Amino acid sequence: MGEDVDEPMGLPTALVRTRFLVDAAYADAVRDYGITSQQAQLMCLVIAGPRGMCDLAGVLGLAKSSLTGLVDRTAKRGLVHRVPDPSDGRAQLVALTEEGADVAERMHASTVQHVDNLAYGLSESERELLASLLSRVITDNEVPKVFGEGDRAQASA
Amino acid sequence: MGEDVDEPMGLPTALVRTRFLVDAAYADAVRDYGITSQQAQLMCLVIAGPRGMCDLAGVLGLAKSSLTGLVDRTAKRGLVHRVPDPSDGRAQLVALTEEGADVAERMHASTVQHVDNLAYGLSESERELLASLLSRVITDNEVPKVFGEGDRAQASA
DNA sequence: TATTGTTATACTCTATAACTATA
DNA sequence: TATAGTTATAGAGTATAACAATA
Repeated sequence: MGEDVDEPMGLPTALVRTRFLVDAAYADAVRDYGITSQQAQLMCLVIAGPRGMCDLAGVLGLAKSSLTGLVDRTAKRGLVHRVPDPSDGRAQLVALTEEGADVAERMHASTVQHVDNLAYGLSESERELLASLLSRVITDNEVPKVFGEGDRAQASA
Repeated sequence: MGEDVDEPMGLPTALVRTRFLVDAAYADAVRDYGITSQQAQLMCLVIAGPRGMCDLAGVLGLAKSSLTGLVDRTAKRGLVHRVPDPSDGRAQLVALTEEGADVAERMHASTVQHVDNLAYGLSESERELLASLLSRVITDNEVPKVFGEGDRAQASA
């Protein structure tokens, strides 16, 4: 029963609760642009350049048909479009539209700010420490670059 | 363009990618039990005892009707059930069934293990450090106890 | 024959609006 | 009147299976 005494939190619990927190901040940041977090994540993955459907489905861990729908809905909003792959007649590449590139950039900035705010209670050195520990975990687990920094969005085709 | 040189990752990027990672591990752990992560999260929130619909909707950030559906589906799987609130004739409390308590316990253990594995590359002291930094962030942002430790699941009626 | 992608279908998750029943 | 919850409806996300077109 109510052992509500806030005993020290184990790492798994801390990670799961952090997920809950970041999830909410991410959804908040992105909702301002009228898109869902799934659509935002899709856009993040094509910021650096067009990518094929199979590739994207693999990275996102989705069934092919799920990605078809996601791309359809994002395309209906004018943010991405399909480009035939010149090197394979069967394949389609997903690329940002000009509007999509613009939205992606602003949305990215907004997300960084929202998520950054979560760590308001940490000192600068603690933030760096936290970032470096998480980076290790991310690298160890080969997380795809579902969210980046530095890249500039580029409209294509 | 391709600045693929893995420059040091900022905290926001690290947090967003960690979310992606934990999300997948959580969904994996939970899928073995034939339930969705939303249903698992609901169950986590009533492990410590029955709670009202409004309360749960607030904590989860869902509309009331969304929670109605979520509880319906979880109840259809036999994992939770509704109990009238003795202190308010309008209110319903959501409680784990006996089977739900059993599943919650095993699922929790499995999730801890899956998520814990993500940090396989960190030493014991690094894990503690990471846990304590994340705990600070969680406490600062008043994350509800969407996932816990220590509590024992208790079926109720 | 294997791969890329779409379509058809079904289920889950979510929200808004309208409603019922208690307080 | 305000609150707790449900129902109706609609859209987004996802998966499986069957299919088309190209490799």
